[in-house]
Amino acid sequence: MTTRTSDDTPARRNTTPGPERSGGANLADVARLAGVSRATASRVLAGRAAGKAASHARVLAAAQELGYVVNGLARSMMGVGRRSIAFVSSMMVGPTFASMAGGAEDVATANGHLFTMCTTGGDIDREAALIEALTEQRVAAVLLVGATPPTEEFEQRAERYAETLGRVGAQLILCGRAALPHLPQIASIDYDHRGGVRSAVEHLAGLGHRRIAFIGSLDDTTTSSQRFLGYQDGLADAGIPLDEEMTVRSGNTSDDAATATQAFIATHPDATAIVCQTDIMAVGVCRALHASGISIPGDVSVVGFDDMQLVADLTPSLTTVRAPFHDVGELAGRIAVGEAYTGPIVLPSELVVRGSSGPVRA
Amino acid sequence: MTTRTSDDTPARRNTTPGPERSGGANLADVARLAGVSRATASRVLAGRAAGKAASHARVLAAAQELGYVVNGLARSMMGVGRRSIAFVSSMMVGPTFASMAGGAEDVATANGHLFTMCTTGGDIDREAALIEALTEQRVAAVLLVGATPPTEEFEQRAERYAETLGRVGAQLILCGRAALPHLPQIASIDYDHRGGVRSAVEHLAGLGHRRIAFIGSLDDTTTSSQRFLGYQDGLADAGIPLDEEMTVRSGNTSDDAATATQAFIATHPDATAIVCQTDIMAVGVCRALHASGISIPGDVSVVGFDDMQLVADLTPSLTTVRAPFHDVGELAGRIAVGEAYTGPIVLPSELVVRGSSGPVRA
DNA sequence: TTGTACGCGTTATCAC
DNA sequence: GTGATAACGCGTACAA
Repeated sequence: MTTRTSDDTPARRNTTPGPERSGGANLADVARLAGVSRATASRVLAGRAAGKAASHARVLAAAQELGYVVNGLARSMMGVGRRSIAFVSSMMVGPTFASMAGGAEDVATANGHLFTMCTTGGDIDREAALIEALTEQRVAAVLLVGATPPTEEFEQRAERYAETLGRVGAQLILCGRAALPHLPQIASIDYDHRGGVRSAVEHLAGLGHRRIAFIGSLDDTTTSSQRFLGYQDGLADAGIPLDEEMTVRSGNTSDDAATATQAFIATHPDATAIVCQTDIMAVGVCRALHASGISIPGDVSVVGFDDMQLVADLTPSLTTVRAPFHDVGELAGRIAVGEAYTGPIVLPSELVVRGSSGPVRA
Repeated sequence: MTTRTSDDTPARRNTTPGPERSGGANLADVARLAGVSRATASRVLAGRAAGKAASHARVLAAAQELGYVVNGLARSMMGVGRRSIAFVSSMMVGPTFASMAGGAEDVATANGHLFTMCTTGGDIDREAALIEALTEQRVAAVLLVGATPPTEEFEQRAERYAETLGRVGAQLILCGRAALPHLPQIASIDYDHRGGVRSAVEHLAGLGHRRIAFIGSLDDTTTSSQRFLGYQDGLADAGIPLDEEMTVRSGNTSDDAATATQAFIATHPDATAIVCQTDIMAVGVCRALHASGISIPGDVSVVGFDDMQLVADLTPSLTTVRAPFHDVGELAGRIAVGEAYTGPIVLPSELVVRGSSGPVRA
């Protein structure tokens, strides 16, 4: 490898300080073996050679024999390499992220870009370090996706990210995250959290429900606040006054939601419907209701959000809001590959009515 | 931005042929502004400078002012850049992949490597192109994860991948995939598919079951064949002869499994337990049984494989096999960052008994 | 059609 | 401590 001296093969050295300086054969080796200059070899290998001189075959054969792999790093330094687009989220779990990533990936690969996904585990320091690293690596665009903690702090953070990326000609794109009011230059492709929950509440009101609860994390993320606003919208549409007693705060896991529900229904037996911030939480809500002998939707209707694959298989199957995750990713991908960004986009959500919601009990 | 000429701002040009040749300020710019040589600037910026000369502050200030971002591509070409590890799977869905990726990522980031995930959508051509691209990008290691179609063809493919990667000093690591018999030099970290299903069958046999069915894709992937072998092992342990009639072939989705189950139970009402190749399929099996008025586990016990988060919330909660996905990823990550590979590793699986399995009906 | 010479941005080496 | 120079691997304007 690194040793150019003799035939000793020092196995693979365990200490990996960095990329090996020179992996195998390079362009000069190929040119030498083919008996041409590097320029000629370069032209042939890049398919930029016009006619078909005899030397072409020799170059190709030499490359084949030497196992030549073009150095993408060097190409990128020249400004002709493959660009890469990074999809950054806190966790890569659930069909939500998978769909968004899929949409973006389709566009990216179709345009010859390298599409990669990275996670931060919700750790802000890791997120910052990751974006710094991606910037150094000269990424073309970063798709920052998902809910993010406190708005004010995030806005500053996003501005730093965008600025850093901008220094190398890269772009920050918010994905499934509302545009930042003070930073319109940062692209945003989002879906309609608010309208989705709103239609869920309207659906329930249409079934005769009046005591409709909302369970959510109620933290400062745009996701949860937008969805909570949708709940308020829906109530307003139906002429139902907002009752603080009908809002339940819970963690994001199904276990948290189950615990919170248990306590809620014990003190509020008059609730006939529960709107959940996420499907995950809805699962916990259903579990708690079952455990308490409350029938769904006979006694209480339940509605979720996200339309995860498995919630259709719950008993009863879950009524939920389906968001156009794939489309969000696709649009974001388009911006990432160079399509002009003309302003924030918000895609509509759609209510999927299944078995967990029904007429209010008599 | 890109314009060095006048004040015209041609928006962002839609045609992105490659990375911008030079984003912003480079090391020479910083050195010039600080009034030192590139060498000095480099040393200061990399924290390799010994004392604290006055020039240090000037270099730092210049870098700050110019918004200097070190070019990781150039660093990599020198052999001192950050290495990256790629996690390649067909689809990034389900806790299976997420856990594996998480384990590997922990190790990778702890060692200062850049960890990225890429998907192929199950398309072999895309997979090949992806690995080619990663090789060109001088990745340090590729973690190839998940079930893969026909064994013979895959073996050749894996060999090509390993060879290509090897040319640039990179490594191919199979993750959640059995070692290839003829290619022991390709690292493999796997979990015990076979033993997991075996313990599931033993569990059922211990509950008195004798007519135990297996539903699986029964294709040529190692995953499905290993799990089917585990089924046979379990039967043998319990002294139950293998009955071809008790093996059901189905697609990988829950819908497929539901359809197959519907047909199966109609013709084989004597089955008292069903072992499923995956949790996803188990979900479909349970749905079909419910639809036919068959109680779980009263009439038929069901066991899955993977221990996905949501299956604990099914009614009844699913008895399943939990595989150490996180540990698999972690071990693979260790190899990727340079730990010596001493041979294939197979981590044990664990049966998680829940509500969907019970004593055989009288 | 082919070869020469240079540039890309960084780091290591070796003098001073 | 610092500076000039070579090296990394590649693309390309320019000359032949």
